[in-house]
Amino acid sequence: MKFRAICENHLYSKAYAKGKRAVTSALAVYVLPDYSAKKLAKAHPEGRTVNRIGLTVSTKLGGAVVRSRVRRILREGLRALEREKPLKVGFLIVIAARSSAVKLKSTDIKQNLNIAFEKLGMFKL
RNA sequence: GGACCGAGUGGGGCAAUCGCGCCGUAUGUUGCCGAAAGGUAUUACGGUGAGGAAAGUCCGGGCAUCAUAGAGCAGGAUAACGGAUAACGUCCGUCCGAGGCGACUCGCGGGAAAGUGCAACAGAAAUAAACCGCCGUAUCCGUACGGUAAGGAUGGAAAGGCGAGGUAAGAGCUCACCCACUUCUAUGGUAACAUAGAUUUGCUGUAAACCCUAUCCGAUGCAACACCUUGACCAUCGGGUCACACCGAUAGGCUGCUCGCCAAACGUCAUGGUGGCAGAGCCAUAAGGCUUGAACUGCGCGGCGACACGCAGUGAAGAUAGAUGAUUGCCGCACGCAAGUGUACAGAACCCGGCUUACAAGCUCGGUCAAACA
RNA sequence: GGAGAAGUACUCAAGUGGUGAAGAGGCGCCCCUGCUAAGGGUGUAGGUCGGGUAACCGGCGCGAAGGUUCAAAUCCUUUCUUCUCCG
Repeated sequence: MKFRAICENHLYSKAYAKGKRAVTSALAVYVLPDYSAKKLAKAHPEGRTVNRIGLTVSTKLGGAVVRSRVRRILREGLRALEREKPLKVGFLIVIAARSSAVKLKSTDIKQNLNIAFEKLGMFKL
């Protein structure tokens, strides 16, 4: 499973301002329907619609080593969850790490994500 | 064995399952583009994938661009001597000074006898001297004038030290010895400098104050760079023309400044790189630059050494919101009776050479001191 | 990634070598008022350590550490934090 990343800063601010929100002890997840998903699907080689994902880890959490570890854990947890329960497609998903995420394992992150996406109703039926 | 000095090494390991970037090979009929050739998504296999500091950005280079980068001025940097190097503020060796019994360590270590400035407070006086004291002369016995740096007090710093001569009292004023210093000579050394001798002088400190001397430096940095986008405006004087055009000078711009260069553009004003209605519009926000380089490893050889030379071998990240990981088990190390807890500092972003700062445990080599204790 | 700027009481800050580090707001106390606000007066302490019954005295203190100087908030070096800018 490959992720398509959100590159533009304004999309992040849109997601914070307008998106649905779900917060757990380690995470905050923001979800917003992706209006340009159809365009991206044309650009995609297989014509699929995909979620665009952005990970946010602020400097408050630690140095570069700590932050990149948190980012990897987030990605790993999301990947594991996606394999079990596929998500709905065509959304912007921004995941922001909170300070307690530094000490956690990827399995804990997976549980956190599970709770958050359950709240938001993002799983396919 | 102890105490200490110096130089280096080191940066946890193994297995299973899942996963990521790049490169190569195959696949690519059934996905996509194409008339085709072919290209590509995908999938499989193989290879490879953070550091000693990747950090701070404090120096030095390579590389790239610039309205020519050339000259001069300004400005900046460095500062014992000799060498190493692409270069350096780095490194090596030596000298001098300071510290240590010693191994050894530390030093922004040129010039204050070119010039200028500053030295608060205190003190009579701060680069120049008379407050007290001492001595002489005058005296209305209060003091006034003159001489004097031996003594006093202040200060970070007070006019070389001690003795003798000398004098009204004193003073390098004179002499001997000592100290510092200038210049010269001899010897040793490439040189800084050292030693010895002669000679002048007796000089406050500060150059991380200005400055002087010597040497070096064009500016900007990979967001460099390859024409950023679009629209509008553009003055004055002289020559020239029917009027434009055109030419010259200025305003304005480029550079820290001048010479120099541009002048309907290299000038001026707005505009876009995301406040919302509306994630609209545009597509050079793509793709490159991007890793084979003063490279690393081993051996030989020259040199006290930094380092140089020769031979052989190796291919060792190149991403672009940013890969290099996750989970589990076992072992190692530290603390703890045990359960257990901890396992440093820290993440490439154009690339090298240094410096500085951060850093858990462990290991190796060379040397010094004392010979007390076992 | 690169280029710069700034750190001084609780806050805003002045001070570019010389006593004892200006000033304003804030804060405390007093006056005014039946009470409060506003207003007026007066003080605060620069923190910390040591000594002293106390008044007060001494040391180190201008983000941190080291150096130059007789003397450093100021000059030099290293370092930490915060902020700004970039085709």
